[in-house]
Amino acid sequence: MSEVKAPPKIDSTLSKGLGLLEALAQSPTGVGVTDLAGEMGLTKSNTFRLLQTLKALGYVKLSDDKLYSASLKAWQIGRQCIDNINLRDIAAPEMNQLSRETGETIYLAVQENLSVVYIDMIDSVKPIRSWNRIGGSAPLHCVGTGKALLASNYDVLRNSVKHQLTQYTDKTITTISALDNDIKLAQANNYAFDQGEFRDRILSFGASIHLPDGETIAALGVSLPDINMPINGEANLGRLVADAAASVSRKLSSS
Amino acid sequence: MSEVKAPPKIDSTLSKGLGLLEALAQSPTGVGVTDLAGEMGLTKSNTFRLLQTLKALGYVKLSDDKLYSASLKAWQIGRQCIDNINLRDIAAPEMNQLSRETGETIYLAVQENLSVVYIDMIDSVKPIRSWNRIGGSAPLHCVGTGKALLASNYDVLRNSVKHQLTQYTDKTITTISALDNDIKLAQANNYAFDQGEFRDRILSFGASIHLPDGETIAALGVSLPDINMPINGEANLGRLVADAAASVSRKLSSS
DNA sequence: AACCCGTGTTTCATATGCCAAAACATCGAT
DNA sequence: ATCGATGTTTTGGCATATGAAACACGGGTT
Repeated sequence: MSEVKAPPKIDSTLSKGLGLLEALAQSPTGVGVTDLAGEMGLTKSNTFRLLQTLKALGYVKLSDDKLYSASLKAWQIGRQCIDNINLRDIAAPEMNQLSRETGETIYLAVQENLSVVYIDMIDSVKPIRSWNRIGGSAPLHCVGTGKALLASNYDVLRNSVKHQLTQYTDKTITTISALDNDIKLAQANNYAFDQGEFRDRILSFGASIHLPDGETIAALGVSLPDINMPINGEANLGRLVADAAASVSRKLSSS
Repeated sequence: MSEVKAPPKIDSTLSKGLGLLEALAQSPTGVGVTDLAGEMGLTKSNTFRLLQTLKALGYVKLSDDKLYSASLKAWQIGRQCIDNINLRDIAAPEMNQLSRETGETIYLAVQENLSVVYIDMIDSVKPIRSWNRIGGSAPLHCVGTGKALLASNYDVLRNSVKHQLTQYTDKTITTISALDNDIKLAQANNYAFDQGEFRDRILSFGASIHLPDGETIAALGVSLPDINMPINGEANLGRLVADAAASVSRKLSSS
């Protein structure tokens, strides 16, 4: 025996059943018992029984023409998983790293209607206090995290924000054409930049966090007073935020 | 033997395993073996073994502190089901327009057995939060989207819902004759109206989306607290929803 | 430190409940 | 009609999932 560790015993029924479910999920049209059995390398009767079970449990439905296909139940369950993943825990290491690298205020934000809501933050280690708090919010179109979220889904969101470009400072972007350019830049850079467009002399960066399929669910951000901004620091800070966000996204893929 | 039909045999292993997965998906924090076993009414060892296989298959992960939680694999599988219908993308513009026009919560729902499942939504911009989430569900007979789906195929569905008219509020329709009238009205109007029949003081409208051949595949809906309802606003809101749904249907014809 | 609960994990004999093969039923196409 | 290919049902045998109980471990408590 060369095995250092015993291979974990696996319940074959459960394994096969889930395998079927995966296969069915990939077949939009539905598939018959025989095909499925062949594809999975199982017996017809075995496959049939498993399908009966899945049907009884509501995971699979049987169309009139005897084709089995996945129901929405699998999707509903999966959906609950992402509602429940604690993004804050997952993103915490990256946020801490960003804090160490920059010493500035770090934000974790999600979209809520046409605003960002801060669901976590790490205060700046520097003497300047920030006024945003966890649970606070800011408009999408004039902070780094918000613009990162916009950039990730601009096709859909553009129309919604179009008439909501409220002005907060003299730097605030208030025309849709200017926003178009800014978002295009953000998309190219993989990070968004706000040069005091929401609070005077407060700059911020943002980059989006997304699920394996590309759906964006949150954004990481760094915020700092302009006097703390190193010369030519934009690209540098932007890259740090983008890398951190990418790292979180990667972690989501492999959980 | 009084049984008319043999009850379908179901594989207990698969059933238990999926049950565990559902339970885990609902637990944001993760849960230990003993708790889970108790909650499910299973033995500790049985639960443990099932968790081992779920872990080996990648559906479940074990945190450092011995808590089991669902991974994103369930979500990825479920997502594929929805991929096949990119209804959400197609309906997104109409949903956004409805959101802008009404400011209330917008739903995109499909039928699953005798329920609606919300496959997409846009939150109300007003301060009232809704409790429904994407992936959530509601009974067909007492929400706007559900009644719209009923109305589109009432001949077939009437018998199914006939004995399932569960009461949720004092407004809930619980007799088939009352439902008949309500559905008839919905068919005439091209939209359905729910006046707090599922949640107290929550009104909703619904209109169905159908393929070129007439088959109904989904419904659009608007939901709002009664205090937000303008006087004589019913016809107006109803028409907005009906128009939006018709617009989506038209788009489906030309793709 | 010694002790105890309360965990998660492992073991093991047993019979449960899954399995494959083969028979049966139900279609359509030839 | 016949055939062939499909979905469904049955059945005996045996693998395998099962529950009870033992084991390991750790964090509190005294």
